[in-house]
Amino acid sequence: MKISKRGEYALRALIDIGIAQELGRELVQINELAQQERLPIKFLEQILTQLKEAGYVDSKRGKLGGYFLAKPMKKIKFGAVIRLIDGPLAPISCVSVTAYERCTCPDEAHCGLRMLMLDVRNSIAAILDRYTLADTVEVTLRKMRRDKVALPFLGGILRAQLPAPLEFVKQNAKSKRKTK
Amino acid sequence: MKISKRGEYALRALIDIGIAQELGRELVQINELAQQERLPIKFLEQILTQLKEAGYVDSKRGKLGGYFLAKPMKKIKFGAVIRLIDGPLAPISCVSVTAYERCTCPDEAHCGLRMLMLDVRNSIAAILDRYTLADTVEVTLRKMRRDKVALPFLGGILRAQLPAPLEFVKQNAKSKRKTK
DNA sequence: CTTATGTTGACCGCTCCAGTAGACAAAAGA
DNA sequence: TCTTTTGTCTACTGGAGCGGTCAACATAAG
Repeated sequence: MKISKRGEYALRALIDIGIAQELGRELVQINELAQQERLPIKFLEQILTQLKEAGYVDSKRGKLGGYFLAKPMKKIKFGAVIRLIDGPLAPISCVSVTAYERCTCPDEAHCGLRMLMLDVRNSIAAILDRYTLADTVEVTLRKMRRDKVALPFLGGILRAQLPAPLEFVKQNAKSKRKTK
Repeated sequence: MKISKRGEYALRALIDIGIAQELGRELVQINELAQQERLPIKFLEQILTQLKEAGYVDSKRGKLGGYFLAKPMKKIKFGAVIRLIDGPLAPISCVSVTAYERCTCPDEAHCGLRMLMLDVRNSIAAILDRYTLADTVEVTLRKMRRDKVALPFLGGILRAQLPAPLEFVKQNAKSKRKTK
């Protein structure tokens, strides 16, 4: 019942961009995203491209470039994003609403497995199709403030103009190699 | 959020064996299972072996052999079977109860994704860890009887002693080839 | 023109899924 | 005892997809 790393990273990136935006930052660079969540930068890039094609984010190129949300946070539902990246939410495709496919069982109407999995798919969808990026960003920020944790993406636009000490990221990529 | 074919077939097989047992049949042959659900027989065999190792089914060899449940249907929970075959129910492993693993995010306590996925995992587990094979078999049989559908695995032991017209199965295996 | 960013596309190693094949062991019946 | 019918065990495999990496290029700011 897992979602793929690809899907997971997509959601992390969206949430981070959302938080940054909520904190007054209009652009987030891929370096920052990768650093914040400790993700492989090039892989994340592919994912952001996919999110861009689907209209969730947009980007600005060149120096001082970066990514930003292409639609209001209230309109970004997690279910839709996961469907985009990972396919249907349903555990088996004969209970998928958005991508139904017949299965091999002789009689769907009296298939015990189908009844069960339909329940599962509905309760997954009930959550993922209800909550939006706006909800999650709001809750997250509230919790962070309540616990007085340092907020990420501080400093607004100013920080983007700093010399950017990004050695971390490059090191990160290499340090993951194992002694084979 | 899919479960694997392996997991799906395991559940189908268990439900079928359960139905057969409820109808007074104490043994079900793998041929019948494969035929009923139209599954590749040799693949199903591997899965049944795995279910046997885990103590869900047991088997009798030789002529008039077959598979049967090794524990009461009330004690077979779908969640446990899926965990056995497919691993944790949780969409991401940092919200798994049975197989927790730390993720890369800097602060789990304030991770928006984690909060969301914890909800998802709990509502999946609420269903799959609650319902047992007994529940599903009962509901399925009631529906079949209500709609006056022909019951599978009829005839008790008698049928197992018939000459067994199993050409279907062999043909089935070949007919799935596609014109490449 | 330099430098920092995003863009594109090719590539890749590996694992796992889904399934196949074949020889073998046990049990029942002739 | 021999045959037939079942399950058991082991090995293998094609293909897909996951989780990345790399190099070359386009764009924009200073």
